[in-house]
Amino acid sequence: MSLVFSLSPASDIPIYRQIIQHIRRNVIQGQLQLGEQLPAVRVLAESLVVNPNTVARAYGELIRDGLLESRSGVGVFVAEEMRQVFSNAERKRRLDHAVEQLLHEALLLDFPLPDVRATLEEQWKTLQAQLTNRRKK
Amino acid sequence: MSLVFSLSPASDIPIYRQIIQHIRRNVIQGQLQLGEQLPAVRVLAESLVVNPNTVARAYGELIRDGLLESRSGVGVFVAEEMRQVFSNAERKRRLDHAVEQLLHEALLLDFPLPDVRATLEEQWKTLQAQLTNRRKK
DNA sequence: CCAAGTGTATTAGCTTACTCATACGCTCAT
DNA sequence: ATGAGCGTATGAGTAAGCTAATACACTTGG
Repeated sequence: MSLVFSLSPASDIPIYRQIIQHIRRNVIQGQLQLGEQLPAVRVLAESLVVNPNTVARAYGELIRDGLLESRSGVGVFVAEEMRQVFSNAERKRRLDHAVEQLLHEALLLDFPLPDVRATLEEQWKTLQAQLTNRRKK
Repeated sequence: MSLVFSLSPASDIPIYRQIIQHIRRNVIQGQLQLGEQLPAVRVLAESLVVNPNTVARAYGELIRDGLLESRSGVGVFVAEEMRQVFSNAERKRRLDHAVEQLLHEALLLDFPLPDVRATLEEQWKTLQAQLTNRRKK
């Protein structure tokens, strides 16, 4: 069971959202393989010392996003293929929004465009490296 | 008074946050000049049919971010120079986080990197165009 | 100096969001 | 077919967030 992390009770981010964030990252970085089963809601709940329902809520949201899949009575798994949840128009709209968010933050922080570009490329390389590393193992 | 907009009551985004968003955009796009005075809290509040306190809250947050400045008893103005609100480490941390957000969203939506790059460059060009247009007038 | 303008602070009501307790329904190995 | 595992649904209590009402404090022009 490769999903291990802990929560920050001090953080003002809700528990279920912290869980979502961790799972997202684990899948994207390849620590959770495609098709791999996630811990049962009660198991992860006990490990995190929260109510099973809170974990279920996190799972549910990720299922709606298409990142996870639920086989009722069996368990929750990382989706094999990213199923098409959003229309193409919606996808583009979301990408635009995300980019706009980044640009506004960058402008607010007074970062020039090259810095943004550089950070983007750098993080992308890091992600790719992590993924290929995982595959080699 | 070049700050004119309306709210979306249907939206689940809180009013004060919508106001923040609009002001940010207006400043970034140059519709609000640096140093320009914003509408008094009561004036904007009446125009938006909300409580003055709600507007004040939006102003307050933008002041804490360094985008606006308040001269007590006089009014609220767009900051002349972006004062250094965050340490350099904090600035970098925030930029990293914003970029990570974008990349995760892009991966979730199954967009390849070139698409992200293209959208970034395109939006940047749009912003620049708006700014230079404003200056010419 | 004072009145009309401005931002600010405090408090309260209400809604939403979050978390939990509990009970239910499904699947599969035995 | 039955029990141990799993995800799911419902309701309730608590905390947090949002908006508003009201009163206070500062600046400036007359």
